[in-house]
Amino acid sequence: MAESVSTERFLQIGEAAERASLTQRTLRYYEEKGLLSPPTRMDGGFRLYSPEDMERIDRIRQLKELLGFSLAEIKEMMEAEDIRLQIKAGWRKDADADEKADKVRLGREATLQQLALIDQKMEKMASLRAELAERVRKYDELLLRFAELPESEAATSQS
Amino acid sequence: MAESVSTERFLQIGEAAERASLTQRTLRYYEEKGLLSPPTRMDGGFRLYSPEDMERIDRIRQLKELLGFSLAEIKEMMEAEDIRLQIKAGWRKDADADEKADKVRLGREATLQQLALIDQKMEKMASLRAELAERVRKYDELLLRFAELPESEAATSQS
DNA sequence: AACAACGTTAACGCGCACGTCAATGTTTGT
DNA sequence: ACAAACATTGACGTGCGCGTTAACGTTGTT
Repeated sequence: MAESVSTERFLQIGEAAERASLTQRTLRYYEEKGLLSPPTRMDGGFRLYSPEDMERIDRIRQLKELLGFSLAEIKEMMEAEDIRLQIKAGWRKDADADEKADKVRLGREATLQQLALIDQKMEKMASLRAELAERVRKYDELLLRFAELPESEAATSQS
Repeated sequence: MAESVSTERFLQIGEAAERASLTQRTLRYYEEKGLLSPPTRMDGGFRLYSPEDMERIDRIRQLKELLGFSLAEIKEMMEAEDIRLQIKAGWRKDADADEKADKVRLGREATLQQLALIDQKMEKMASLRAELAERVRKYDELLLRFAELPESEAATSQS
C-alpha cells in the first residue's frame, strides 16, 4: 500500500499527460530530448511525475504554444527553470552561502533574458495589432460612405 | 528596354526573397500551397512580384513567425488580406455598390477575427510575463537576505 | 490466479515546411 | 555571339515533433 516514493501528489504518465493536455508519447519524447529530466520510477519501472515535473511540463507547453519556440530553443531557455526548481527543492547542504547567491543570480539573469524575449515579441504583436485596428477603422470609414451615398458610385478609393 | 508589365516596382524572385528575408524556394512553395496567387510573369516566364504581392508576403511572415500559425491556418486567415488587396487594386466595375459593401463587411469581420486571436495571445503572454517578473522579484528578495545575513544559514526557502 | 487497465521500450511512419540538387531556359552586358 | 547571372520546373532529401503499432511487463481488483 505504501510506495517508496511517497505516492502523494505524484502522477503516472497517463494522468500527467491528461492534466498537461499532452500525449504520453510527447512526455516521453521530451524526456528523450533532454527537456525533462528522467522522472522517478515505481519499482516496476512506471514513471512518476512530481509536482515540480508538472510545473516544468507546463512551462514547456507555454513556451512552445504561446511563444512558438522550438524544443531545442526551449531546452536552452529552461536553464532558469532548472535553477528555480533546484531552489524550491531545498538547497544542497554542501553548498555555502556564496555558492547559493551565485545560483540565485544566475536564475535571475536567465529569467530576465526570457522577459526580454517576451517583451520583444509583445512589441511586434502590438504593432501588428495596431495595423489591423487601423485597417478596421478604414473599413468602417468606407462603410459610412456607402451609407451616405446610397445609390451613386461610391468613390473608387486609393490608399 | 521596356517590358509589358511596367517594370517599375516589380521584383523578380531573387530580390523579392531577399527583401522579405525568405528563400526563393519558400516563395515558390507558398505559391504552390495557394498562399500566394500566381504572380505576373515576364515574357520568358520569370516571376514578377508586385508591391501588393510583397505586402502579402510580409503579412504571411508575420502571421507565421510572430503568431506561430501553420501555413494552412494562414491560408484561411488571408481571406481578409485578399479582400483588402482587391479593394486597394480598385473595384471591379462590374460590381454594384451593395456587392462592394458586402465585401468590405467581410474584410472587416475577418480582420476583427484576427484581432481577437492576437488579443487572446497577448493576454496569455502578459500573464506569463507577470509570472516571470514576480519570479525576478523573489530572486531579488532572496539576494537581499543573503546580503543582510552574510555568514549564517540563509533560510532554506519554501514557496 | 486471472484479467483488465495501465505502463514499458523499440522501431517505423508521417505531415509540414522547406533544402538541395539537376537539367534546362532566359536576360543582360560586352 | 557568347558568357555570366539569374530564373524555371521537377524530384528527391531532411529535420522536427510527434503518431502508431508491436511485443511485452506491471498493478490493482475480484
